[in-house]
Amino acid sequence: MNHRDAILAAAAGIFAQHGFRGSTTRRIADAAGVNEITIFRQFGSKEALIREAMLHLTRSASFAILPDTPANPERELTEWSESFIQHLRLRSSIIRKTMSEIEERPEMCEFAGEVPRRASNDLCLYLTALKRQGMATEAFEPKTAAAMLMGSIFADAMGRDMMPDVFPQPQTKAAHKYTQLLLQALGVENGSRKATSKQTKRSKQLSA
Amino acid sequence: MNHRDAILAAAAGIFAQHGFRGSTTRRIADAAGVNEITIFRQFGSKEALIREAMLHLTRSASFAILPDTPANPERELTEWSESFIQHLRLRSSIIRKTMSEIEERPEMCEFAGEVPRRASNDLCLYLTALKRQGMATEAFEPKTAAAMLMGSIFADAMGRDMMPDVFPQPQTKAAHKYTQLLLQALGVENGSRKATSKQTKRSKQLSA
DNA sequence: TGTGTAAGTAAGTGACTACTTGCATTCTTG
DNA sequence: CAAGAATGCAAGTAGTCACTTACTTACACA
Repeated sequence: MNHRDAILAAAAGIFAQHGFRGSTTRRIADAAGVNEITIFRQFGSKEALIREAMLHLTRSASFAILPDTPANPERELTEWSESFIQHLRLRSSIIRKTMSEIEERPEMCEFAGEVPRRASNDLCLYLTALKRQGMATEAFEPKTAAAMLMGSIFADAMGRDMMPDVFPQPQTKAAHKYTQLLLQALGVENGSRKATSKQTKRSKQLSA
Repeated sequence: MNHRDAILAAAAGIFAQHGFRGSTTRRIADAAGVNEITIFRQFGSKEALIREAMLHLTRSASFAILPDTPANPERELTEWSESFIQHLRLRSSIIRKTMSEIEERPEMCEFAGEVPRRASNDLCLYLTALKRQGMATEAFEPKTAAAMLMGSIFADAMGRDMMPDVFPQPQTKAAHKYTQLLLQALGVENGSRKATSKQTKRSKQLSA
């Protein structure tokens, strides 16, 4: 592994654990198995290193894509939700640390916000298409619905470690449950779900 | 204002701005208009002071109570959601900082989590009552529904400053919109909302 | 073989950190 | 007024922090 990449990876890990102030150049250098000086020669300053590490991370972020034209909303949205919640869970520490830096280092949050912004945009477009195609029998604002699904997923990914009893069990089905409940709000039916049969819905939800 | 209280208030404010590591006793003392030494004589250590300040804050937390037996779900839930989102918004900085301390100071998060835990419990009980009374025509898990509403509100309160374009406008109606959409998912009707008339719902939502 | 580049070692700088000590001052209260 | 408590001031301690300087080593490549 390249020295530069080792330092970037170590910086990301230390930052996720200790935040900006707690990420001493000493700690990062030790974690990267590199002399502290090398950091300053490669990146100039601690601030530049952390910025670079964050940039490197956001560029490598990606999750499931939603089709332009919805075909099977429950399956497509569930897939997206699950990849999104997994993405957030894997990065929950670093996201928490980054969010707590808004007051002191707003520029760092600025481009870190690109990922959820793009996710929100994708989801909004999908929900709008859903509406336009008449697949939703209820009235709704796409932005509100998108914010709800993303918010539920975000809160779950951030908070479940701290308060597991507050979130639906099991963890692995949570994203699916949020998605189902949202589709229920929009009045969206699909092949595996008969709207007129509440019994079907109930038994499916409980067995899931 | 008592010196002790001034220090506690200053500590909370500085912590909200700078986090634990950034909350130097110097800064807190200056903000409180007090000599740095006084802090150590009153609280013993920085750690004890911050703990005391957080405890003081969580004890003073309170928001709207939900009735044991639902009468007007939309009004009651909206009121609760609005008081909850306001509570979170006023404390968004300190919540972000506290959440980012989970790895390094888990005991601090432990009792800070009491507030949302209680909120979740209240909301779950209310939704269960709603279900038991046959006021919801759709099947749902109270815990999932509660997590969704709280999650939406939480994400809005934490993230709107950073990415205003992701959340429904205007800010003042967001909690109401999340509540409405959730009730739509549960199939809950009330006096001011006719389920069979989508036009009524839409016009109400847009004018609200 | 010589040169340039990345890396390491050792030592140190100045600023900041939590926290202490000793003594003088002010405030409270009996 | 007197006693005791709370507070302030000045100075200092031991440690950590980001970052620098000066010098050495290892290696790639012409």
